This record gives sequence, structure tokens and C-alpha cells, in this order.
Amino acid sequence: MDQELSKVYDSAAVEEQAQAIWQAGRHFHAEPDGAGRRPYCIVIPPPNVTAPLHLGHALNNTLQDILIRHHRMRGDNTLWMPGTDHAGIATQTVVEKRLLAEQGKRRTDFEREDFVARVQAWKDEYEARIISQLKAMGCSCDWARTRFTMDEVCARAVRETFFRLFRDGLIYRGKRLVNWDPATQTVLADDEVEHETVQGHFWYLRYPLVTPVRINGQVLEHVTVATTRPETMLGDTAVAMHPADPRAAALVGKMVRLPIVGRLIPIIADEHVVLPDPDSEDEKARYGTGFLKVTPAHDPYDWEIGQRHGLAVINVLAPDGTISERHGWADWDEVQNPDVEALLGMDRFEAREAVVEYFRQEKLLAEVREYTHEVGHSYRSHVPIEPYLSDQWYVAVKKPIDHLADKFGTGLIEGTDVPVNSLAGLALKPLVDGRLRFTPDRYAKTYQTWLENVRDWPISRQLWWGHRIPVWSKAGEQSVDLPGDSVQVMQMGSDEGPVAYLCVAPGRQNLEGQVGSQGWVQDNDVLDTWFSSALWPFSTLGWPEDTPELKTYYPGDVLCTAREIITLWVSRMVMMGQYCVGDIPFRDVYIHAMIQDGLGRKMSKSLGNGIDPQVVIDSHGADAMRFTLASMTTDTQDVRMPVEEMTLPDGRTANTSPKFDIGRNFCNKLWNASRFAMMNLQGMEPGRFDAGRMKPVDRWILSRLASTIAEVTDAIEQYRFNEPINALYRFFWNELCDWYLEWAKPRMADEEDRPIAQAVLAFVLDQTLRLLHPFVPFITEGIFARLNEVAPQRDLGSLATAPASEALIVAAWPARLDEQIDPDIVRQMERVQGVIRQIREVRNRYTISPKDQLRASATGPAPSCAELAAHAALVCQLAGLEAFDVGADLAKPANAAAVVVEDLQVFVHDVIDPQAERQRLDKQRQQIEGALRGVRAKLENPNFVERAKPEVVAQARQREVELTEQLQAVESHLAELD
RNA sequence: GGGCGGUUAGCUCAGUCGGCUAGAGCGCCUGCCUUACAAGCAGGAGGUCAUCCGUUCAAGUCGGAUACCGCCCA
Repeated sequence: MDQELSKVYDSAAVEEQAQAIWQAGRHFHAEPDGAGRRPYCIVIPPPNVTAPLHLGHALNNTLQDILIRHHRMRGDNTLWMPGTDHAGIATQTVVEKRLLAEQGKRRTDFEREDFVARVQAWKDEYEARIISQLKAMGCSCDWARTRFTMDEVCARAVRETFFRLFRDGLIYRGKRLVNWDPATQTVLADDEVEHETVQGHFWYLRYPLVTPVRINGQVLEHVTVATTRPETMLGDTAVAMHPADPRAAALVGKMVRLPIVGRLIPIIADEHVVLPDPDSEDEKARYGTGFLKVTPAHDPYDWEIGQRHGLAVINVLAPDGTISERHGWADWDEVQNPDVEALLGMDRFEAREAVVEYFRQEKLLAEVREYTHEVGHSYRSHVPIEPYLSDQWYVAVKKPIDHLADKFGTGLIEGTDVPVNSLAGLALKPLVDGRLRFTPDRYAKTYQTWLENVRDWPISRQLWWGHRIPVWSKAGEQSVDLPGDSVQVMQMGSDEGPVAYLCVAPGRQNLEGQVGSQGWVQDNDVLDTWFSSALWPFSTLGWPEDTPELKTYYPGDVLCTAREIITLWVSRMVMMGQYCVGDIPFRDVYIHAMIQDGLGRKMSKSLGNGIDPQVVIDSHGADAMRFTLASMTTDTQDVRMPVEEMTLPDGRTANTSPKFDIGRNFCNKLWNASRFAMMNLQGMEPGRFDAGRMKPVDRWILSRLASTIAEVTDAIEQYRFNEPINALYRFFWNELCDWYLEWAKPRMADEEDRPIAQAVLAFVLDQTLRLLHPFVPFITEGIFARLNEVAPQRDLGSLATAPASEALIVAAWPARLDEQIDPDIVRQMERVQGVIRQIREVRNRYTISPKDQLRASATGPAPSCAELAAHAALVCQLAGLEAFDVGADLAKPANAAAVVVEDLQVFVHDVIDPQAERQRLDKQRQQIEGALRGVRAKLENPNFVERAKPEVVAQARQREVELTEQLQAVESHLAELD
């Protein structure tokens, strides 16, 4: 370390130095030491290895690090568990894109193992990059414990959990309409589907009746259906109408011939159909014809209608979204004809146009209308979701689990249909009981509503990157002669007859080859990414082993994340924590804001409005970034960050934000104030401190420090992040720097007074650094190291302690100093500051050079004068006065500017300029009159005097008196000018 | 369709339990290279708290409605 702090604040140098201190001391590392310290644990929301971290991650991790550092300084056994997530579909997709772009190859051009190896290489690269980003931000994670959702430890937890769920009968295979992403060719959970508003059409298609029907004397040759997806008509197996429709009597039971395909399908009655009503608010009623084409294989509502009426299910699409006869087109042999063959192989959108064109040619297209509607899109590939009939693995989330009845009870959670001992119940009950808390608490509702309406969880994904499903299947009725703790077998029906499914227990992987040689085949699919993420809070701690880490750090304390992930992830962690370990994984869920650009848009690659945290670190410094992010963190749901391109020191141009200037300016100020302080602390002798010889400014700054300690400590504990930042900013800049340091300057040259000022300054700086450390760890650590050299002992005698520490990161958090809070001295010093400000305003208004020393005097009631006279030297020093007389009987000198401060009148001598003086006094008069009007209006209202709280009324009276006196003083000065 | 959030100075935002003349940072204006800091110092200007109705002695704050912006869910 340099002998002195460098003249300018250099964030890069400070960051390097602090990292060295932290690394050397292994201060990020936590051990379950059993020493009785309170454990404090946060597990990181593992970033996806898909891409480098963005500014949202910077916010997320800054807030976690603030909490972690705060608790570490409080002496808790503090663990921040780091790691990354394999992010199945997302990562596989980016790697596929890259392979296609760079080598022109598709996934299917590779063997599975080869492809997975490529993704693994990507993961290695990005994992390293992400961790270096986190380190650059100052995140004090226990890096030695870094986990990855697909590493061996996490994989064992996945296998164990899957086996238990399988054994408990919670895992089943089902044929369902799923959200299918034809681009990535995988199923998506409901919450992975994004609803986007799309400008589409309603096509009105005529289906000819086999025999025309006469209704009210009119001959009806067609029924007309309206659809937004005409291509699905190839799979229609009925036309439905509402039973209350007047035409139903004549039409239900009749047959129509489906155009193109020629399939004969019935008209059925179902209450799901919306009756047409041109005046309705409901667009479906307004646009509808009363006839609904029913395609059970391609629409969830039609699926249900199909179930109710026993309709055939005809799937006309291949997994890639093209028209195909080979994926469940049951009556293909009967309907095959050149018109329909021409559609085979077409993409669903091409086919849509071709189908519409056919109807147009055949004069069967009745009408086309514009229609704006919400269409589900893949959150990953962004193509429209196709409802698709498919075999998938599910977890039954509302099924009671018998063996958990003892621990969690039975029956439904009040007001819901969720059994207490079901997975959903395990997640919901702690919220209802108040054991699980959300901050801000409005997000509890998102969690609760989702769980109350949750549907079974589809967990299989048609991907290669992920935890392969540990299930083997074999056709027919099968039994296995192996103990139940090593394999579990389940028998189920399928289209091709009975199938047996077998799940191998973890640790029995040797059996996998054995069953393989007996003709059992492992499922090709992998588990939903959220399956392994759900286990993260305990898989990282070594579960299912009963490790010391698990015993010490589980349950953790808080989960910090963004609201978009409450249902996907938070709910499932609570479910699985309860199911696997028997307790919730954290008490608190803190939901922070999402960062948007200056126009309120999400930051995204496609808009080019993203900000790379590393760029901010390079341009402004990591501390500046953290300071700004924390200062923006209130309980609002979005924060805006104006994005600007700027040129970095190394010549690159990149996005950053002028908002980070706030943090950088603060750090610069902190650096320079500390530099100044330490210049003045050289050779300090702590033994010469004597509390009895402290000056009012010393007692004032200690009082303000004490209040700041209380405020900062309380706010952090309540997850309020901008409040401590604001409090510290005010205290450090507007009190310590603007006033205390300025007043301290001459004291440092005074042999008698210097030890007092030095001791107070050393102590206050020490405590300020400790309070700031969680927010701006690098710069405070760097300054602390230097302070330890210059002033190793910073206790304030018996008044207050500042326990020594080699490194700030493990220094004791400031103890409460409430006994130092002194409202009277604070009031006095604020009045002194008011007097100084008023004199400065006179100087400014009269454009008096700062170098010119003035004379001034003040008068007013004797007690006020006595008080102010005691601080006359302070006024002289910072108002540029050579003399300042205060006395109850002093008269206003001729040629003096006059100002009124509370009950005092202050005269600045020999500067009179009648015009400037009149302007200034006039402004003050108007201000006072405005205030007086307000107060009098209240006091003249009898209701106020009668009904307001007595102290409020007394306060108003007091105020009226003060204002009246001030007004008189100002008016008399004005009169003298005439 | 259901739910949630926002609307306060030119910009980005605070504003706790309803109570003194509504605050901060940036930007703007004036004056300062005062030996810690021009990324700074001193001072100043700038507001119909989206709109309407209500509750109250008193509303930026509580309740209801409207408008606009945004998010989540179906």
C-alpha cells in the first residue's frame, strides 16, 4: 500500500487492493463451526450459463452482498452460496444457433454425447465469465463452495428427489395437450408461455351440410365457423353449437362434410360454445357465428369438448409444426386425397394460407375480419405456441402424500381445494401461517393465487442438455426381482398396450446396465430446469447427506429475486424444501425491481439497450455501480436507467448510464475526505483525548453519527436499501464534509484542541466506513487499511468503542450510540448553520469576493443571543467574517444588510445596496407571509383548535408568534430603506 | 377478462403514523481553480403532487371513480 492515499480516486486500483485483502484473509469462506454464532445464509439465484450477467443481475447480487456483508460484520456465521444454472432449453438453444451459424450443423447432425460436450464447453466458458463478473462486483460468495445445477452433488439430489416422488406415486406419464414450441421442439410449462398481442384474422369458413336443413322456411346448405387458425380444420372431428341456440333443434345430430379432407363429422351441442351477439362486449360473441369447429388434438377447450362427447382425436401436425399424416392422423387411409396430400410438409403458417385459399376458390370463405388477440409465444424461441398432443411426465402437485400426513396434517387448506399434505399445500401453508414472508408483501398474492390454481407440473423436456429422466420402460406387464429401495416399478397403459416404467434409486447406477441388458430402455427426455433449481437451497448444501453444512445453514434466511420468477422458482423451492428436507428453505422472499431503460422498456439484446455491468465497472467503478443501484432500490416494481453510449478509457464505445455518476461522485468525495482526514491524523495520540474538552461541533457530529447508525441498521434489517444510502449520503457529505471538516481545519493547528478533533474525526470516519462497507466495499476496505496504519486506535475513550480489525470486511458493525443523541446541540448547530447560510446569501447577492472579510453582528432575545455568542467563532470561520458581535441590546448599524433567522436579526455591515436589499427582504417577506397565511387560516378555524391534537395546535400558535415577529422585523428593515 | 404497480421540479426519483412554507441527485442560472475533492465549493431559480368526487379540523399521503403508462396471469 502506498504511504499516502493517491491524489485521485482510482477505482481499479482500489478494487485490486481490496480483493487482495479479502483473498488473503479467506474472509468469504464460511464453515459450520458449531461455535454458537447465529448462522446466516443466502443461496444465490443461480445465473443461467446461457449468457453473461446483465444489469439486473448486478442489482440482484449487489443487494444480496449488502445483506451478507452486513451480517458478516455483525458476527454471524455468514454463508453466501454461489453457483450457476444449466438452464436447459435456453442454453441448448444458443449453442444450437451458434453451431448452425458457425458450422452449418444442426443438433441432429451430432451424436447426443458429442452435442452435450459442446454445450458443456459453452457452459465452462460462461460459468467462468459469470463468476468473474460476480467477483468484479465485489460479491463475497464462498467461492470454494461454488455449485452447478448439473454437477455431481446436485445430480445426486435430483436423482434422490425423483426417486422419492416416483415411489410416492407423484410422478406419472400422461397424454395431454401441452404447450409445444415447434422451433425448439419441446414442451413448455404454462408459465414459460408469454402472451403477446397479435394482429390476426377471423376467417369464416363454410362447412357444407350433408343434407340441407330447412329452418324457418330457409334452406341452410352450410354452417359457418369462425377461426383464427384455419389450418387446424384438417383435424376437426365435430362442429359444436350451444344447446340454447334456436337453430340447435334442427341441426344437432346432422352431419357436415369437412372440406379438403372430406371427413364426415357431427354437429353436437355443448355449452362451451358462445352464443352470437353482435352487441356484446365479448369479442367472441360479437365475432362468433354460434358454430364452433372442434379440433380436440389442437386446442385445449376443444380437447375438453372432445372428452365430453367422445370425439376422435386427430393430430395433423408433426413436432416441427408442419402438416403431417404420420403423428396420429387416425383416419388418413380414408380421407387421403390429392387436395389434402398437397398440404403435407407445409409449415403451419403456409398451410394456413393454403387452406384459406382452398376455401376461397371453392366459394366456402364467407368472410375475413381483422382480429386482435393474445397468442401464447415461447419465452425462449418467441414463436407461437402450438397446443400439441403429447406424452409427458408430470408431477402431481395436488395429490395428498400419505406419509407426510403425520408431519403436515391432512385435509384442505381453508378456502382452497389444496390438500395440506400435497406439494402445493406444502408450499402454500407456510405463507398462510405467516412463516414465509414476502417483501414487499403484495407479492404474496402472486404466490398464493398461483398455488391455489396450480395444475400438475409437466417435467419432461425434449432436450439433450439437462438431467436425463431416470426412468426405463419396457412394453408389457413387467416385474423386477429387485428390492424396492433400489428400483420402483409402475405399470401404465398406452396406445400400444401396457408399458412398465422403472425408476432406479440413486447410488444404484450399477443396476442401470443390468436392466438395460434385460431390454429396458431409458427415457430420452431430460427434466425441466426448474426441477433441479427447486432443490438448489439444499442440494448445494449436500442433501440428501446429512452434512454439517445442511444442519447449520438450512433453512436459509432470505431469497432475493425478481418478481417474474415467483411462480416458476420460488414456489417450487418451497415445495421441494418441505418435501425433501421437511422445512421451508428461507423465511423471507425479497422481491426487487426490474431495471428498464430510460423509456420504460425492458433491457434486451434485440433493442440494444442493455448495459453490461463490466462496462459500468470499467467506466465508473464497481462501488459506484453498487452505490447507484442500491440508491435506486425502493419497493417500486420497476426502475428506469437512462442508457447512453459512451467511450471508455480504453477506447471502446459501450452502453452505460449517467446515473452511475451519482455513485462515482460519492466515491470520489469519500476518497478525498478520507485523504484529508488522514493527513490530519498523522501522529495522533489517542491517549490525549478527553471527552470533557469536546467542543459543541464534536458533540453535534457524534449525535448525528448516532442517529445515522440507528437509521442505517434498522433500514437494512427491513430490506430498505435506498434509505441507508440516503442517510449515509446526507451524514457524510452534508454534515461531516460540509461542516465538521471545515470547522476542524483550524483546530488541527491548535496544539490543545487538535487531539480532541483528531480523536473524534478518527472515530467518526471509522464508523462511517463500517456503515458504508456493505454498499461500497472496495473503497471502504482500501481506506480502512490506510486508517489502520495512520490511526490504529480509534476508540473514543470510555464514550464509544471501535474494535480494531485487520480488515473492514470482518470489522464489528457499529454499536448503537443512542446515548450520544443530543437534540439540543443538533438544534443549536442547525441554527448556526442557518445564520452562516444567510450571511453567505448576502455575500452572494452583493457579489462580495470570498476573499473579503466582513463584519457582522446579531441581536434578539437575550437567551438566543447568549447561545449564538457561544458559537460566534464558528460563524466567523465559515461566513468569512473578521468580527461577529452578538448582543440583546445591539442596534442595527447604518449601511448594514439585515437578515432574519428565527428570532435573531443578523446585520452584515457596510454592504448596503438599497435595491438588492429591498429585493432580498421582499422575497423573505413574501415567504413569511405565505407561511403566516397558512398558520392563521388554521388557527381561525374553530374546528382545528377544538379537534386537532393539542400539541399540533400549540405548535401552530408558537409558529404564528415566531412568524409574526419575523415579519415585523423584515418590515421594519424594509421601512428603513425608504 | 382477472390481478398488480406507476403518474410529485426540465430528467431520474424519495416522501414513514394524514400535521411547520413538499425534498434529493442530475440539469439550469450566478459567483468561486478557498493548499481534501472543479467528479469540487458557495448561493439561487424551478412544483395546480395526473383528473374528479369523498372522508377529515387538516390529504402528495386515506377511500371511490376516471384517464394515461407499464407488468403479471388466464
